Amino acid sequence: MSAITTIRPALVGKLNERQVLRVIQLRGGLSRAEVARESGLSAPTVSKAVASLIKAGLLEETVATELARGRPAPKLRLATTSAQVLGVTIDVVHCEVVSAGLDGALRDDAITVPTPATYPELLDALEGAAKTLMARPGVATLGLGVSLPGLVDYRKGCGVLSPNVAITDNHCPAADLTERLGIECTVLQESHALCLAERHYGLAKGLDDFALLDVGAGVGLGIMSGGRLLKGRSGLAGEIGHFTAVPVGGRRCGCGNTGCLETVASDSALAWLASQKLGRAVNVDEVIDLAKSGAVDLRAELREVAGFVAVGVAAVINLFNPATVFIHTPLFEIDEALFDTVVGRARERALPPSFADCTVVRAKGSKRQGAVAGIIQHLTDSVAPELV
Amino acid sequence: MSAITTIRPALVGKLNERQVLRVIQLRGGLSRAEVARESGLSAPTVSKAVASLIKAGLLEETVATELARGRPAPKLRLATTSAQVLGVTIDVVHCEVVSAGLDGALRDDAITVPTPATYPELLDALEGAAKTLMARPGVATLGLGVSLPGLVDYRKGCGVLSPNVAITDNHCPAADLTERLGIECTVLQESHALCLAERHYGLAKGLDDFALLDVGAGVGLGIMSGGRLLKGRSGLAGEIGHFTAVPVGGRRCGCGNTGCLETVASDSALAWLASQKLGRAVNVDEVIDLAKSGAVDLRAELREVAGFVAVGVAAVINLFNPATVFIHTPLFEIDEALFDTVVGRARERALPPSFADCTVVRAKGSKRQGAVAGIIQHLTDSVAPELV
DNA sequence: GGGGTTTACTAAAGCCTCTTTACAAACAGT
DNA sequence: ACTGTTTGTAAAGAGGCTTTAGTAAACCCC
Repeated sequence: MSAITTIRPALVGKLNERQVLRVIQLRGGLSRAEVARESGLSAPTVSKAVASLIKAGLLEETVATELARGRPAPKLRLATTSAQVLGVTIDVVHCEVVSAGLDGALRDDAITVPTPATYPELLDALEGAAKTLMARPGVATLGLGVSLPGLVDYRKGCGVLSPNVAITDNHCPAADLTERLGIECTVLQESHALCLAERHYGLAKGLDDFALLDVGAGVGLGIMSGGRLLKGRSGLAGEIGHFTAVPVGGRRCGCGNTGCLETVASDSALAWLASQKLGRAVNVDEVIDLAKSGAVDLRAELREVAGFVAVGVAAVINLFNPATVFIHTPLFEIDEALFDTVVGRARERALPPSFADCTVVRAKGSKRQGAVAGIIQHLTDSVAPELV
Repeated sequence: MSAITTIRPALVGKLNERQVLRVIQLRGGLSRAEVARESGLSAPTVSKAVASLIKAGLLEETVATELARGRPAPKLRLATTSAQVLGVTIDVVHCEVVSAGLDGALRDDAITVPTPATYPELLDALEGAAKTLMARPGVATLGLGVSLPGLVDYRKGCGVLSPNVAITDNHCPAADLTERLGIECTVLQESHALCLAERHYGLAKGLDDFALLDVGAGVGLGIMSGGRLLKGRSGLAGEIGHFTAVPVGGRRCGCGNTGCLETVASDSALAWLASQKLGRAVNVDEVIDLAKSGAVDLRAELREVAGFVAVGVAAVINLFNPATVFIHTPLFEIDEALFDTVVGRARERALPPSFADCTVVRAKGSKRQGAVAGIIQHLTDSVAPELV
């Protein structure tokens, strides 16, 4: 059963603070009076909540610029000049640390470092980069979000199993960074982060039920359901890549099984098909170049991969009944028409009522945005619990 | 974005009422003082909440029986002698209406009617049966839950698509029964109902993340995630049966596609395999009899079906990271050992960390319990929103 | 430039809820 | 009958929200 929250009159105040924050997140640049109208709260309550949020560093006031009829109202917005958050992405070849305002707007001060070989070195590198970005005078750093590949245990805040970037396995970067930096740190699985990015930056703003399918070297999935990220018991939810898509004679997967969806619907699946065709090993980056340039005719192979991606999309539509499915994949860079192929095939394979409920679009968000969105979400959640 | 709830001091009262209700649902038969200790609320608050809940008919007081040291405390429990709810199940051959206390204990007064051919006749039959059960003097009927097969649109409260029981397609039995009976009525998809039944009656009491896989003529799935039933945008979530499990050469499915999971992992899949073997049509009931009696050796066929059921179980474990997966299927009646086979195969196919997080057990709940659990959940939800 | 109009924000009063403290009620055991 | 124990409720104090009323800061027009 859900955790027992102590319910006191003071809770109402916190809930209203969160409501105010939400309205400003959604519409941005509002005056107190506009927030009151938008949120249904009374003006004094909004004033009080705003005062508390400004004190906490989450909001800031700017001078009125528009000329209106009556008394000019100071505009409120998510803190960007007085506060920031950091986002960390960890990848096979390099890691990145970036800062952003609380509205999520990324600054162009990203620090990129090659991914070290050991975990302590990784921590050192991240600590150094983070401290550089935190050194900005007059700007408070409220938190840091980490996007991790592979499986991530949210209860412990640890990496669990990452076939490609094993460096964080059984380590808890959030706890370790919190200790070193003295700010709130949180981890998020890569695909979950992308999902959150779409909600904060992309077309999913205000959407409560949507899915993000991340087709890269593997297949990742993030689900937003009823306004909450689907996490499961430990945060491992969303692993669609190891569904048995080819029950007999499938290729061996990194997980040890054969015929997993990842082996047929991913960049690496295309690379493997190309390798077969050319009789030599072709890696993921190379196959995309080859296909894009047209140096090798991979249309049949692309079609095959697209068909299996569509199986994944249809499964997501049937299983989660999302309002929108966002697809994030470099494959579409090869051929713009591929997206329509996937959607068409998915339509054939999904249940008609579920498909009719759903739009399929290309994702806009990045992992960096996801890491930032993760910590912003965390800070928002710490203001007050959500009401369902 | 989630609906905007007006947040007032009065909300705190309602939230605490819900808290009190939850504690009594979980432990049952407590005094006010015990509820206060259990919930962390103060005694006066509990008294007030209890008074309101008794007035609403959700709780009732019974005389103290245990002899303790101090002043004897009246025990509180969910109303059963003074109030009831009704549950309706709709099936291919017959429909059932049953009554239960608010604790969910079914009374043995079920009324079974053969499923009529048209929707108006169905409504008439249900209305008649419900009114009979509502006629009990001194007992208030607080609501009625309907368990519907196929796809159910929760936003409209309508059946959408049910291949086997098309009678409710595009009809809204909840709204229609509310009008005829004058009580709160609600619909729930069959597998979702089973999922809720498991939480109210079975081993899932107090569990926030679990899944129920219903392997019958088709494959249904109910997901409880973070204490909420996974519904998706319109309530269509959970359709796992049409995942493409056999990409080439699969059998045709009722949905129009080929190779769906349902065609290989269900009662009807076994029936089809048996038909092939015997060279004559065998239906679902018959194949279970044949297999159980040992009249025909179907061990190889059972093994094949079990293998695909395991693919479904593994997919559920990977996708939802549940603490428990409940499997509801008549197949286990054929051979007790089949359950272990499925679990073993699922272990092979699921990701080890997700599998390690999860227990697989046989489901205990019934559809009737599910329908009742559905309306009880609805009544609980109408007391106050939930805090996350 | 001054009054009127419009809009924004804040202080005060009244109501609701929760908690803590204090008190009355009911029974067992001596 | 009295004491000890436990239960349940009434009263007082604190925090929050809303409505009402009042102050502040601009624009518009003569």
